[in-house]
Amino acid sequence: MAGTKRAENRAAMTADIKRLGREHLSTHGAAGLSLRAIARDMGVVSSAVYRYVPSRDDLLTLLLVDAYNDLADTVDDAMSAADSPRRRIEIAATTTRTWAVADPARWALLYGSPVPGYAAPAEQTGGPGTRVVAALLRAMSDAERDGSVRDDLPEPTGPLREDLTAITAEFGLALSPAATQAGTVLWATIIGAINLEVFGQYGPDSISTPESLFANQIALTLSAILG
Amino acid sequence: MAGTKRAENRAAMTADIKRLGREHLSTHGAAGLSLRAIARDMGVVSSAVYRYVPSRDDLLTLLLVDAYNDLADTVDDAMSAADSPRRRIEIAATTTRTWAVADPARWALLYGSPVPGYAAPAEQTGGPGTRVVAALLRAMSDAERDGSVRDDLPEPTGPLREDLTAITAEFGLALSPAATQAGTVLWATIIGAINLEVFGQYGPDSISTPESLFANQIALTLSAILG
DNA sequence: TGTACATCAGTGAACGCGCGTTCACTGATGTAC
DNA sequence: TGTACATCAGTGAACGCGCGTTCACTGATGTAC
Repeated sequence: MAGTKRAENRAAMTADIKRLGREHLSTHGAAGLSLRAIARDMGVVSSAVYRYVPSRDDLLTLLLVDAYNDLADTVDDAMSAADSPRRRIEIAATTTRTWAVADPARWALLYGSPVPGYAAPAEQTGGPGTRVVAALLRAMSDAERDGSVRDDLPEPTGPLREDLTAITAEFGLALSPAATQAGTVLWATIIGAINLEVFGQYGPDSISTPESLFANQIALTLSAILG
Repeated sequence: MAGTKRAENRAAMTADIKRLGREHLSTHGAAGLSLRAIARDMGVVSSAVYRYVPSRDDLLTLLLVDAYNDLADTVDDAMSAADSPRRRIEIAATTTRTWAVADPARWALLYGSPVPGYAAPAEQTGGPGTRVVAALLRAMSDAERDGSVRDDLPEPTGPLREDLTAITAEFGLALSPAATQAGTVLWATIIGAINLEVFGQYGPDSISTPESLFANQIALTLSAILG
């Protein structure tokens, strides 16, 4: 079955479509992802692409899942080299930033404004989309186990406490609601700091060493969470 | 000059264009802002809009500046009612969130992914675009003056320290580099937490009381900054 | 190994849609005398 | 107050572009006997 010319060709074409899709994403953004443009770049008539991809939105979903997994793989890899929970959290943060800076449009696809008229199908997007935050919460769980989480964290109450408990349960983690909440602060700071940088909110030439600002920002937030 | 039928009509038309532009922004996003669609909604032929707006991108810029000012006005108003710097910071945060939740697409225009193919002209966008963060840094400056900023903040060093000093100078504020840096953390957390919420990253029905999560997130971050 | 048939890849034309922007024109509104 | 001229608003047609998607078709590749 595999190994035939057809199978080889099919694999090569599919790979080309994904590669060009990624490139178009980087240069024109998600809203500008166009099957016709991809066909043009492949030197093939536009309808030919439909042999490999059912529709434009399916390709977008494919690239979205791809990006989520690529980021998560990169982060997981980098984290595995660290020993302490604190170090793993720091590495998760900086690795995420590096990945985002390397390809802002791809980052925007994951954590920027939603693409108008496109709703990511939760069945395909759900798992990969939560891998990084799951890794972060796992590190928080480790930190809590070895006693390095501060004991004066603000306590969530009422329905929020239940929601946070449900989230940790969904991830299969042992983690107090307060620490889970602290994890979301960490996550929000990471996302916010990266977005400000890669979406150009700092203005041109304002911050010359953004990686050191980012490191300090994470350090400051961690000082409120780890003891 | 003013008061003539023409002037009245002109003002009404311009206002209609802006209003419909805002609506289209909310429903179709910035990339979907279309002069033809606006003309259609006004019951007028598409070319007629060009009597009032030079081009699509100019309208986008107009709406952008409008949104920045609207947000800043709202935040300034709310802040003025508070006495302590801490309280003013909290109010700046929650007011910003409320504004964003009320109109996610407009928020996305300000702090989401950049619109592909559109670069905001800095001359028009610069001032209004920094009003909220300026208000935040002003509150930090007040906090530092009255001694409520912690003295164990991480110190920025090297070129980063100079960059931060330049920023406070640009805003005409008296603020230490460490406190300025802390201000950026606050800002990043606010942006990140809001983006996670309004861009749908929490998933559906995951957080039932997002406003209390947000308040706790800000409280946690503030605990690292104010003593 | 050769042939007959089935499958698949890619073509080219078409449908129907949307967009920004320009331009010559008609008719209404304003202004100067 | 009335008239002659200038200004402006809105029309309708057009240019040139891009998009997603469908469909009948040709020619190449694979498979079963």
